[in-house]
Amino acid sequence: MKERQTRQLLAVYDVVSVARDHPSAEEVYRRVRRRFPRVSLGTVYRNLQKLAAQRRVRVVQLADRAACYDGMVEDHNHFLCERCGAVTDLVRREAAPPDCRTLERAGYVIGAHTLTIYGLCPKCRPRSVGGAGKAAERCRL
Amino acid sequence: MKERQTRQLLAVYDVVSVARDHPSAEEVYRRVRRRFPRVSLGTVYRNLQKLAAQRRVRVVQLADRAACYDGMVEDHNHFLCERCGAVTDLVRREAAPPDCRTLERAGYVIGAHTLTIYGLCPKCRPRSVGGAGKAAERCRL
DNA sequence: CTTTCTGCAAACTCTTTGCACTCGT
DNA sequence: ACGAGTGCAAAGAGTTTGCAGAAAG
Repeated sequence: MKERQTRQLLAVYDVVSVARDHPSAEEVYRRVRRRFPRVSLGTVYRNLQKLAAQRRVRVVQLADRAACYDGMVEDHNHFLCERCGAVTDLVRREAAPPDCRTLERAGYVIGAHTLTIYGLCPKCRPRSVGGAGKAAERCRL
Repeated sequence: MKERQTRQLLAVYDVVSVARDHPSAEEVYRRVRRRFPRVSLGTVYRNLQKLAAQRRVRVVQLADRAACYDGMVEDHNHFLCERCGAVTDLVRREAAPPDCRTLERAGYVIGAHTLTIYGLCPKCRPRSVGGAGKAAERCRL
């Protein structure tokens, strides 16, 4: 039950937290292997999952591509370049809504965007006190 | 080169545009098969892709799960219940920033949220006039 | 020493694709 | 009749998992 500090876990964490380029699991594997040539991809996946569960790394799942990992654990958004595939961290300023103007001024061309909120729906919330009864399939936000 | 209106394409579109529950490709397949028992999963995938390219359906890619399809093509956000997995469309009111209060009032428990913007980074934009030169790896937004 | 973790390889899920045939146009 | 689209089945990418042995505490 107790978590062990294996070299592999430390190496995986190190690679992700140092990386600024949102590496995929495969890429993390490649980098970890530079230090531990005998590490296995399965171990890298297991450790990435463990770190994500502890919120020590962040999983970034973008349209159809493989998941990539981000050492930036603070709350922030992402910009995905549809040509080169680069992922840019968009650090949020306070609670201000994202301002596309700022991005455009920095040279980005803005296309679509997706916001997903995770949580519990009214049906699933712990004690449904005050819950609005029927869960709406669509909701004005 | 010309697009054909096959029964399968029409059926796939029909299933997705009528559905309010964000079905996965597998689920769309199941439903299309009720009308065309000989349809293949490959065809469903091909037609979903075609429809998505034409913006007649929307692909919703949520953390690790299989992609699901949304007949709602207007710009909107999503709420994913982490317990039951239900996806709720969050219809946006004008350009107003998403207001979590409204959701909470409706009985939702808000957890994390992810905003991803798609587009072109400064390096990849067509004619890099006025581009800020080096692309930032992180950006204040 | 005990228990968790690892390496390996096989399995699994989701999605794409090659091919011969079908069916819209 | 032409060629885009189909069904089928196999391949592919990404990720997970069972197991025997390694190593952290």
